[in-house]
Amino acid sequence: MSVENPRERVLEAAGEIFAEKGFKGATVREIIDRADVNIAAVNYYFRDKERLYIEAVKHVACVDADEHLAWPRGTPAADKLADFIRYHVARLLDPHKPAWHARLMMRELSQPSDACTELVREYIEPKSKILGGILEELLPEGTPRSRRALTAFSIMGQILFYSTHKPIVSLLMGEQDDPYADTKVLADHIVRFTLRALAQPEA
Amino acid sequence: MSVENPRERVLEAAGEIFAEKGFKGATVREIIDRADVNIAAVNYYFRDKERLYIEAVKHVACVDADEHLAWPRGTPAADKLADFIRYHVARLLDPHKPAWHARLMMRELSQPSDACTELVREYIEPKSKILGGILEELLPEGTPRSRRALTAFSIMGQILFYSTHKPIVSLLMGEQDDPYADTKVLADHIVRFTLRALAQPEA
DNA sequence: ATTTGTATCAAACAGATGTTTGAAAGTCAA
DNA sequence: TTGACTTTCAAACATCTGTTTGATACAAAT
Repeated sequence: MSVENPRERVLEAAGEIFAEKGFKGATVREIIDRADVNIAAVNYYFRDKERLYIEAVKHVACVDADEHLAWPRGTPAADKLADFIRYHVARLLDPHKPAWHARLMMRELSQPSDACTELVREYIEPKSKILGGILEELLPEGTPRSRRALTAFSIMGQILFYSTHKPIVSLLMGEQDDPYADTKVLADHIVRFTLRALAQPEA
Repeated sequence: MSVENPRERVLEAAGEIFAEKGFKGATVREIIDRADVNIAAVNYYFRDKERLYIEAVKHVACVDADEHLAWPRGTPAADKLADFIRYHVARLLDPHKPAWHARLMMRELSQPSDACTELVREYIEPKSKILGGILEELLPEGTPRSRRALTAFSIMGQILFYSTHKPIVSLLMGEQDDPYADTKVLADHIVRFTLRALAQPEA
């Protein structure tokens, strides 16, 4: 929160708080308080709370879109898939990384607002293309598009579950095997589970 | 909403609206309006909005806990798993069934309140036991508890994804392959994906 | 120096929202 | 009927919250 630009400070603070509490749950006073600006700034820079929300979502989508996964030619598809899964598990669950970027976007995707269209175009679609490309290599030729999509959702569903339902996971697994202590174990489980499911396309 | 008992009417209306909009997003006025009671009823019967929320969550957990899956002795574990998955997909996505029961509970489990403890005890734990039991049969003997738990989450993650991220799924798949048109296809995909993943425990 | 446009601020406003009140109506037993 | 108790109601209350205002400070250009 140490950016000088006040507009950006509000944007960052808004992202964090919207991610944590949702649109209704977040208050502009808490946001401007964290951004350390006057309350009139939200009207001055963004017109109103809703536009601020939209801009906040677009902002993280824009920032995140820059980080792109890429592999050298000839990398086995299975390795790419493993990387893809590990990358997103780390992104969502690594305690050292700020998870609110992904959280804000996931929130938006479960209750879409006007920000959704741009979010999909700038963030979801590119990621979707990456995963889709990997699956195209991995699945047998002639697998229909819809089947590929369902497979992609099976993968993302596993990954996102640990992010959105963290409390219940911790509760059910207990302290001694808390999976969030070592996200690599978690990612490896998802990788293995998925690769096994894809290993025998017609069982 | 045609119950005579006003207390129950409020409870039902509250459940629906809390499920749709969350705790903050729901207003007591909208709730009492749908329940067709005076606004003072929430104070009279539940003391305040928060207690009403807790009671609403407990209420659906209690109702849902009655429906239990059971199979005749000797049913193959794979069949049980398929039933389990199909049951929950239908429960969450079948347009003929009210999905707000499950939605309300999922919401609670991603942002737990005081209602969470009872919800886990009355609803999650039993379901967890059922799925855990199936996996115990299905996974090779000696598989550690933590591995079973991760596998269970891989299954639930797939199922819940379609519920929580319905908008983005529809958007990405397009109208012609909209998976919500036929939830059986969806359930079958998850069943096959999962059974293949479990078929070769060490690959 | 004057003007013009930008940025920041404290204060207030208007509406929504959770909650409470005190009375009225209804219920039921003695 | 009386009295005690429960339930329902319209109204008001207090607070929170999004938004606006008008003044002030600052900077750059004329």
